[in-house]
Formats: sequence, structure tokens, C-alpha cells
Amino acid sequence: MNAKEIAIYNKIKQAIIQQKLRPNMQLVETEIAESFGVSRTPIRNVLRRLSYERLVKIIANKGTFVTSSSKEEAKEVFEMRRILEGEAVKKACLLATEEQLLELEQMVEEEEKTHLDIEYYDAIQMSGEFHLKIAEMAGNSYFYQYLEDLISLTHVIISIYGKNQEEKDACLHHRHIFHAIKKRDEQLAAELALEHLIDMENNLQFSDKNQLSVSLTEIFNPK
Amino acid sequence: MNAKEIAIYNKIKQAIIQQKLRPNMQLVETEIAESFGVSRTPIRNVLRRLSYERLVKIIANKGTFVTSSSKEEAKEVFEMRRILEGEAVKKACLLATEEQLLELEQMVEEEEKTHLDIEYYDAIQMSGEFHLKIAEMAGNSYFYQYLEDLISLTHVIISIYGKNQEEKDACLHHRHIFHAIKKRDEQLAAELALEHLIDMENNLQFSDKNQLSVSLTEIFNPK
DNA sequence: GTATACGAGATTGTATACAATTTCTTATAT
DNA sequence: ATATAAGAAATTGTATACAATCTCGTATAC
Repeated sequence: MNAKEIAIYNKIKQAIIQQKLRPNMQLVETEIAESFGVSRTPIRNVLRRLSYERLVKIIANKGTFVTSSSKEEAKEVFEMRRILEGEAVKKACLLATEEQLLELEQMVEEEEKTHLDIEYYDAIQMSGEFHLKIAEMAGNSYFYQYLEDLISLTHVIISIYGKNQEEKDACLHHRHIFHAIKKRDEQLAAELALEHLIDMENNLQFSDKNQLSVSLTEIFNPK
Repeated sequence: MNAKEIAIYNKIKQAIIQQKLRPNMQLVETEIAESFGVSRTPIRNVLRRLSYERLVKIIANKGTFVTSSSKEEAKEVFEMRRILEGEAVKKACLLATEEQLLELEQMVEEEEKTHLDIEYYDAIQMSGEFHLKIAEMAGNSYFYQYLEDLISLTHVIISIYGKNQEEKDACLHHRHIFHAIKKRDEQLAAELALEHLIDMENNLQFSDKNQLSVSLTEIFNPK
């Protein structure tokens, strides 16, 4: 993707994460193209990329729709995050440079400072960036590539199933994880990272009312 | 991607894996389009997808080139495979149905039977399918998605750095892994899977002569 | 009144024309 | 003879016209 497409990609992605584009909403190519002042071609490229990341679902000859992760898909996302972030944080303990540790600490401090002031959706975005920074420190580009997608999806999942009280402990957890990495305590860091993710998952409410139905058939004629 | 594009995608992917399209080779859109009897549009879609999987590299306004993984990139691929396949095989032990075990056994037997007869590149493809079957059995679609890409890249890596003696023990390893899964011995299965991957990596030769140069400039005017 | 069939509207899918960019060649000035 | 610049060729990037497909409403047959 070139710079122009990346800009469009980031805006659409952020709109999905910030729930301006809600799950199941249709993304009509011509409408998006018009709003960005370009033709359908680059829009189609961006939507394809987003579909590969599972943030949208393209149905042939029908349209592109914002992802509405099921309970099962959400579980898959969290399981894979535990696997990858557990390993990533261990590698980060081994490889972190002093400069990276400083950057990570600054991210935690930034998070704590703005903790209550800022918009809710900015808060979870900052939280995501902390996790991504650790992925970056792990010294294997696949951690970053995979976790970038999984974390984006987590944001969508929280927007569907969250109880809007997620980040109450997140900053504290992040600080603890940071300290473990700084002490280069692999075992502790991994444990804390897993606990943190399990906490996030436990804060989801998979009740029926949070399930966004794909069609009215599901509401009126459930099997 | 629709059926037509998937067909084109598979053919190009297989050509790369089977080294009919060698690393660093340029893939010109119009040429591929002509050979498939379609316009550039679907070809561009397929190439973008392949670039996301790192099988090709798209350089803006210049062209698309078959990936030529560096030594460092190869190490990343194997590290991520160890992480994912170690977990996948453990979950496969827990979740495998009798039917799946039968299918897996049949794959091993098929591999052993045709072990020496068939084409070299068909052999490593069969080997890859064994690993993918376990990913499928792990009950989390991300194992399959990620490992599909990593295994494809492994084929390219072996084609660059391999000593052409990889699959001598592969069948045996596969049978041992199968037995561990059948006995539902998580620990053993994971150990064998890791050993198998380490073995594969140790069979690579990262000598300079295997390094495919990106350009003639690198041959004649190395910095 | 109901069911089927036809057709209009909306949306995506494909081909193609043209624009932008890069690379290589060639011509020209020194 | 060499260096620089102009331009030609090759390739990708973008916009657009048209085709294919799906959805839904309406009309018509029974």
C-alpha cells in the first residue's frame, strides 16, 4: 500500500475501533470513495486488506460489512493473544534496550496521567499501544504483525461485549508488567501478562443482549 | 477473493513454493494477466494478498518480486513456527476427534508410501500439509491462518538455503508426533514438534553462496 | 388472495484507458 | 571522452465505463 492508501486504511480502521463504524454496518465503496475524494479503486484495496485482518467481512456481489465477532471468535482472539503476548513479553525481558525500557515507561506514565481525563476510546487505544510496544521489543516482526491485528479486533470485541469498565485496572497491570520487564524477570512478566489478558476477557459480558444480530431472521426465528 | 481469484492465487503461490518462480524474479502484471486470460485487476488483487503473506514484495511504481528471505527473516519464521506449532500440537492432543486422528494417520502413511518416488517439491508440500492438519485440529482458526503463511515461507526458505536432504527424517518425525497426539501426550507431542522444527532449521545452510543477490550491483559493486 | 415471474435499482466485479513514476538510452555540451 | 540532461520505454497507479449479480418491488397469472 502506498502512502495515500495507508492514510485511508488508518482512518477506516480507527473509525471501526472507535465504533464510529459499528459492527454489521455496510461500507459502500462509492460512498467511502466520495468522502475521501478518490475513485473506488484504492478503497477496494483498503477494504480487502481490512478483510484479511478480519475487521470487515466482504460478501461477494453483496457488500462489505464491519465485523461483528461472535463469542467463539472473541475467545479465539484472546487465546491467540495469550500465546503470542506470553512469548513476546518473555523475549522482551531478554532483549529490551535501556532506550526501549524508557519509552515503555513513558507510555505507562502517559497512560496514568491521562487515565481519567480523556475520551474512553482514546484510553483503550493507548492501552493497545502498550501491548504493541512489547510486541515490537520482542525482536520478531511476526509478533507485531499478528498482535496489531488481534489488538484491533479486541477493540471491536470490547465495543460489542465490554462492560465499559475495562481500563480501571489496566494502567496498574501495565505498570506491573513494565517493572517485571525492567527487572528482566521473564517468569513474572509472562504471568502478569497472562493475568492481565484473562482479566480483560473476564470483563466481557457475553449476554444475549450484547449479541448484535446479523439479520432479523436471527431475532424472530432463532433456531 | 472470489473463486476465480483464489484459483489464480493458488497457482502463483504453488509456482513460488515449487520454485518455478524463483526468489527475486519480477512478476509483471500484464504478463501474468495475459497468461491467465484476464485483465490486470484480479492479478493485482492476488499480488497484494501474496505480499501481505510476504511471499512477494511489491515496490511502488517499480514492480512485484518473489520474496528472497534473508537469514534473519528465516530465523523469525522458524521461531514463530515453534511458538505456534508447540501450542497447536498440545491443543490438538486435547481436542482431536477419532476421525481427525484417522485422517492424520492416513496423511503420514501417504507420506511414507510415496516418500521416495515422487517429485522433491511434492514431498515437501506433503510435509507442509501434515503440519497444517495439526493446526486445523487445534481448534483456533488463527493457528491455521498464521501457519499456512509461515509454512509457505518455509518452503521458499528451504529452496534458498536447503541442502536438499530435508525430508530424510521428516516422515519418521511425523509418525512419532502422530503417535504422541494419538496417546494424547501433550508434553511429548510438543517436545517432538519442537525437535522436528529445530532439525529442519539445522538442515539449512546459511552460506554466502546460497544468498541470492537482489541485483547485479550487489554482485559487482558490493559495499 | 397467493405465488410466480419479470424488471428496476443498487452494489460489486472486470476491463480498459490514461496518468504517474521509474529506468534506461541517447543526444548534446563541455 | 565524460557528464549531464532530455526523452523514450516499461511498469505500476488511478479513474471510469461497463458487466454481472443480488435484492426488492410490482405486475400478472391462477
